[in-house]
Amino acid sequence: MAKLNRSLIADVEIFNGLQDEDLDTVLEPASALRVAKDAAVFEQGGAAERFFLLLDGALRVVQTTREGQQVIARYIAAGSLVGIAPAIGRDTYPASAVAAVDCVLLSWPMSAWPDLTARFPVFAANAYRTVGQRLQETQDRVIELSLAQVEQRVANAVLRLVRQTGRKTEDGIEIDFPVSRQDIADMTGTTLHTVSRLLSAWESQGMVRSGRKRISVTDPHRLMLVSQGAKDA
Amino acid sequence: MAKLNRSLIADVEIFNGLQDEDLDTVLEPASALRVAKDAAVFEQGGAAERFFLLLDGALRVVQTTREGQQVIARYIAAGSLVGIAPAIGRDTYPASAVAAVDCVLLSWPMSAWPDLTARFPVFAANAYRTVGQRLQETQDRVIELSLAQVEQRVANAVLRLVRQTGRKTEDGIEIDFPVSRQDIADMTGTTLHTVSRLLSAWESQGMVRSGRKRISVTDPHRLMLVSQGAKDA
DNA sequence: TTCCGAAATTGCGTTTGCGCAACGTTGCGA
DNA sequence: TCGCAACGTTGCGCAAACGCAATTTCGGAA
Repeated sequence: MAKLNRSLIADVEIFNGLQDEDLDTVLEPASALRVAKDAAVFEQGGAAERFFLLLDGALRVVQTTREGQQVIARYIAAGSLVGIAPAIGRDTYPASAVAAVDCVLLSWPMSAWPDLTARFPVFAANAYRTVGQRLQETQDRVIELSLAQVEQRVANAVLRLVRQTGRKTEDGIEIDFPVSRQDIADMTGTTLHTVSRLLSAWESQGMVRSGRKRISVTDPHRLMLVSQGAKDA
Repeated sequence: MAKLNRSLIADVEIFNGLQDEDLDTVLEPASALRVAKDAAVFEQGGAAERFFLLLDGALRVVQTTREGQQVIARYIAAGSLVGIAPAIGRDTYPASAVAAVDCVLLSWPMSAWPDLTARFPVFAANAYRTVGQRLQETQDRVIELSLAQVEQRVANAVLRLVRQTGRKTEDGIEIDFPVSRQDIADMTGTTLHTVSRLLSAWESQGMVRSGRKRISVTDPHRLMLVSQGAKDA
């Protein structure tokens, strides 16, 4: 678990400030795992027995209601901690995490948490900052859902995905994993129909190009205007 | 700062598990303050120089956008920590906190945070659990905003307030601080008009009684059905 | 006690976005 | 290569909720 991973995680932000020997200590109780596309890393309501660091790939964090309706809480990009229930005093996972593409993760048993946070304040601070950022983002989403129209919300969601995982292609900047209309709808509290209509409209105006589970933004600036409520662009 | 407050905070949940002498240590750097109704405890964007414990009263936590639209993030009831930016690695307050009624608080300088959390793991754990709960609640609100209709959301908001601060009166259970239609609208992402219409309708059905900045619930069970999307009740 | 302003009510027209349904498309596995 | 299932598109009607405006009610300050 030691040398092999040190390079893998050398530039993972959460380990900034740790010495090499400390890194080894942190990694000692960890194990690596691969998760295939569409497989779950953990399930909502399940006992929180491990926490994770996403090394490569992207995760979709999904919450499902009793009635089976679902909402995408967020996407997790490589380099982030996931499933850190103990940081917030929980012993079950509040959501499910599903691999959006094939993923590589590190995982630790929860039992390692008290020790890690106690011995590495930098690690603890990083973890709590992550929680804080998620609270902030979630709060921002509440504001958006409360005040913005569907068109602005969808534009924003697309822009966020592009910012997080955008990859340059000949069509513009493409979201680097498969995203369906339904996925975007689940992120913005609307229906796949409305998302489809919006994407079609934007495509005809030359702001995006999209296909089956694929979205590229060709004119980010104009889409940004839309996300800010410009009547036209 | 010692004996006087010990009784005040004897049953504050966040201090559970602390010995008396530890309590004194915790309280040593603290100071008490009173905040009059409608005055701010701290302001969004301001430097986070102190954190607070609400001993008595109720706070409204408000976020305001650049365009001046506002959303009520949450109400804080007595016994909760507020303004704990450092717990999540921030140095400015992400929102403003306004006294909904006259309030009594304890406040600590931020500089006390590292010491307190290091010396009193129970305190730290409580603080992080608070953050976790808020993340959870905020997440739940995203789900609600994404999936539920306005009527259900408003019913839910009223029920939440009643649950948090309900006080028995002859009219049923009353929310224990002034809440305007606009406040409810800011909590649910709708307009004061719609809230007014809903409250009127519910009142004519005998589920609530309400007046100027005052709401009582007379039939919580039926209102609960509404909040769960029952067509009628 | 009176008066003023904030809060609340309510009617009406309009818009947004949903729901349904029918139809087209694409890519993968047999 | 074919067939099918998942994904996407689009037209149409409708309901929910907004926005505006006119009016009323209430409570506190002068």
